[in-house]
Order: sequence, then structure tokens, then C-alpha cells
Amino acid sequence: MPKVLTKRSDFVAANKGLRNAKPGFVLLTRPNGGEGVRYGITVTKKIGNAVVRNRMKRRFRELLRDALPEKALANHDHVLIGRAGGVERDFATMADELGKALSRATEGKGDGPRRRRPDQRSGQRSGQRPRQRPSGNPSHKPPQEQE
RNA sequence: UCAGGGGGCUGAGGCAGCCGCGUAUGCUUUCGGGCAUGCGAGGAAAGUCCGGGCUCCACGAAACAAGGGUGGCGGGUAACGCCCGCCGGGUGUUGGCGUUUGCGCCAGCAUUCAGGGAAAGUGCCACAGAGAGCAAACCGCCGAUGAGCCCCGCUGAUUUCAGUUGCGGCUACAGGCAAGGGUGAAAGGGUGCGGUAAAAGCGCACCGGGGGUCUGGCAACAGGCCUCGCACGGCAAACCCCACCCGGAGCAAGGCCAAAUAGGGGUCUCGUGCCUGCUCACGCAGGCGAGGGUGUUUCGCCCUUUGAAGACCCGGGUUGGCUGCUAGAGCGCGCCUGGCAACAGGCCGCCCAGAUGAAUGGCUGCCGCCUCUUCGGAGGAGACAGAACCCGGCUUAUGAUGCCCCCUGAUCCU
RNA sequence: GGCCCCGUAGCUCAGCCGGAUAGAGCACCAGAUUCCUAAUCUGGGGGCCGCGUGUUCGAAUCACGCCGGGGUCA
Repeated sequence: MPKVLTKRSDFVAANKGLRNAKPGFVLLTRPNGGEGVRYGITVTKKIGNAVVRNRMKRRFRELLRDALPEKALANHDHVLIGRAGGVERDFATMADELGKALSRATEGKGDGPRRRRPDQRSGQRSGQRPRQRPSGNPSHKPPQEQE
């Protein structure tokens, strides 16, 4: 099996990579500079209690065990983020969706960065951040993404 | 009998195949690993509410103080705020007896109780109400007794007057009462009869209560007898008193290794003596004294006593590895013995998770549960929930099946 | 994983050794003032006191059990 991500900084860095969303999960891929194929799984407390979260992580680990040896991106970090419904969803269809997401990531395509919903509180409190938004895509976005 | 609701106990589906995961042991290795076998979440792993083991820190003992906890009695236990049994109280219900038909008593069943002390002391009892803690008298009842007036009779005197008596009346002035009304959570025993001017434990019967004593019981307590007309309201999950228990922190404890950073800052103790022994001397050891520390005291103990040092704190670095880490107050719907029981003792058998971005996943078949069925089968349900040092409890969550108990409704029989 | 703390109006907080109308500021609504607005003045509405059980005559307050949120320790 490939290596497992253990540092929080690696997970945070993966947020800046390619993002492919599917009904059961979100796949993040990002080049890691020659570290080989690595993967990580994130399931937040919002999804459910410990039993649900652990079961989702096991299912994701099984999905990655099938998919990574053939379809993985070399020298990339792969992070799966659990979404609601990832436990009940049929395993075969999820495996199919992961394959599609990996092939899209191999082509360099993504669904775009996570859009922050404009709510009044965060907009008012931090004065610097909303200035970035109207000026277009940030600099850390891949060039292929820009339309 | 059926339906609904509530509570408690048991219990937490089973077997097998393929691909994978973690770990222990063995074998093998080209030191990357590979192979085989075994094991691999729970009754609550949860909440972190109690009690322990274990580790470190503090630590001399006794008494006292402070703080916290527990609270019927006896037993069980390593221990507990837990468990078992018993005692006592509350609530509901059934039956019997009594009855003034309001209810009371007895017995059974179910359920529940943080269940020491209110005659050690302090405090509180708002509003309402006349009165709320040495009881009080608003409406009311009475007015026997005393007072005033009237009436009748009698006596004395010149008619008007005076005196006096009453199975008489009125006033409600003195005064008596606390039964009834009313206020309140609570008004200084309850019911009935007697009693009285009206009343009242004023007297009596029964019930309740206080005190004493005897008997039974290890005890909580129960029962009997004697006695007291009844004082002594409630709150201690208010302060408090009594009895008993408790040092603090927690496996992110603690230990080892590696790496990295810094040789930095602050506070405190110091500026200090004498004697003896060994030694050529430097110095070392012991004692006395002084200072400081140990919550307080007593007796002790420890540190310092000159050396340019010691103690503590802050700051700085590392967010790596190993260990602690799982055989234990262990498990057994095994047996025997003791005990009402909780449980204890003996024998036999078993080894039953040790992860660290954190091991249980994916696919499939058969049986089991529920519903329908043309008996071939089809459909459905599967809850609450994931160990992180380990045990004993408590509390909370929880589908289905089974058993037990209580409540409500309907129907049938007597 | 361990330990500690906090929940009262939309927000920030009082009240917490029990006593009945639970207050204050900001915010909100209406009116006054102004040509209009802001500011100011006057008035008003808004609370299962996180939930449940108990103690008590009486609970935001006392006790216990849950629920939610936050902090801290390598």
C-alpha cells in the first residue's frame, strides 16, 4: 500500500490542489515533490458519530486499495473527504466514481476551488479577505483551470 | 382473552468461501520482506459521576485546624456514594373488619425514599391573615357571674321615692370561649359522647403522641405494661452539630534513547561562629549554636553555615522512536461446599484486542426472525453504538425475540 | 485520553446564601423633534432563565442526572 498522510500541514496543502467532487466523497490531488503516491482520508464530526466515521474511512480505504495501484497519479497526494451518504451508497458505483475522478485529475481537470458562501459575519469581520474574491482567481490556482 | 402504555431481567443472530487489514508466535530472507498458525471491539467500549490498582510528586509521628464527602441497621467487597437482606416511612391497588358513608384500622401485592440530629445553638417561614412561633381574637358564640335599665312581687314612708327578691326580660359595659366562619403550605392532636351560659382534654372511650420500664432482636426496631391530657410546628439538597472516611496529580502519569536550541533572564537563601577526630597541609567527618523549611503545636527530621555557590521559576529547542502495554481483585449457562441472598472457599478447564491519521472493509451463499404465499418462492427488519493503562460499580442510549410485574380500556363467564 | 469552566431578551451581561412584576445597556417597533436622515427625548414589545427529576409552602437561585458549548495538558 502507498504511504499514509500523517501531518496536518499535508492535508491543508492538499486543499490547494485539484478538487473533484462526487456524491459520496470529494477527491483532492496535489503534487508532493517526489514523495511517491500517498493518500489520506478526512471525515469530519459533521458526518456522524464515531461508528459512522470509522466505517466510512474503512470503505474509502478499500476503494483506494483497488484504484490506486493502476490509476494513481505518480508523486501526488490523494485526499478523500467524506460527505453525507458515503456510508449508505453502493460500493460498486462509488468505485466507478472514484475511477472517473482519478482520470479527470490525471487530465488535470477539477471542479474548481471551494466557493465560500458569502455570509455577512465573515465578510464584515476580516477586511482583507473579501478583497481577493472580486479580483478573479487566486494565484495558486493551476493555469489550466482559468476560463 | 385481546389491545394500548410503563417498568425490570435475559440477550446483542449463526455457519462458510474468496480478496484485504492489525497483532503475537514460529520458520525463512537477497534484510525491503515473505509464508504458516492463533487471536482481533461493547453491554454499554459512552457520560467521566463514584471507588480502587499502577506511576510520579509531597511525605516523621501524634493531636488539632481547614476543606471535601457519606448518612436507618446488619452483612458482602480490595474499596465505594455499589450490591444483598432486614427495619421504618410515602403512594397506588385488592381483600376483610368497623363506620357518623367522610373515612379509619388490619393484611397482601406493586412501587418509591439523599431515611442521622429540629428539647446544642443561630437563621428563615414572603403575600394573605386578627394572629406565624413566649400563640392570637376579625367576624362570631355566650353573657352563668358582675354592672346598668325595665317588669312582677314584697317592705318602709306623705302619691312622686328608697330598699330588696326573682325558673323574668333587655343592653352587650366588664368579662368568658376558641366550637364554627374566614386567611394560609402550616393556626398548638383527631373522631364521638358527656358537659356548659357558651365552650374547651374540662371529663370519658377509641386512635395518635411524649416519658419510663420490661420482653424479643447483634442492631435498626417491634410488642407488652405503667404513666402524662398533650408540652415539644416546619425547613439541615440554610448555617450548623454528631459519627465515619479522605495527601495531591494523573499513562498527554512516569522512564530511556536520538535530534535540536540555549549557554540567557528573574526571585530567594547567603556575607557568620565555636569544639572534637583524621591529615604535614589543602581538606573531610561528627557535634553545639544560628538562620530557613515542613498548614499549626510538641518532639523530631531536612537544608545552609562561604564556595562565589545552591534552590525555584521564566525563557529557548524538539513535536521523532522505544517503553509503560496488557495474565488480571481475569474468564467459564463447569462441579462441589457454606450462606435466605449479595458473595466466599475448594477443584477442574481456558488465555480472551493492544491500534497510534489509529487495525474489522469489499463481494457472495445457506440457515434463523417477521409478513404474504399459487408452498416453487417473494418482500422486509436488524437498534444503541467503536477499546486507547487496567479493573469494580452507577447513570444514560437501545430494535427484535422470550419471560415476569403494574396500569388503562373492551369482551366473556361466575 | 485526562482535567477544568460556562449556559438568563436578537447580542453583551446583572440577579444566584430561595419570596412571585426576572432587570440594565446595545439592538427592534411606534411617536415627538427635523425639509429628510443621524443624534436626542418619550413610550412599547420581546424570556419554556439549556432540558428533566427532586428538596421546599414556594426554585433563575439549592441538589442530582442529562444536553450543548468552550478552555487546557504531550
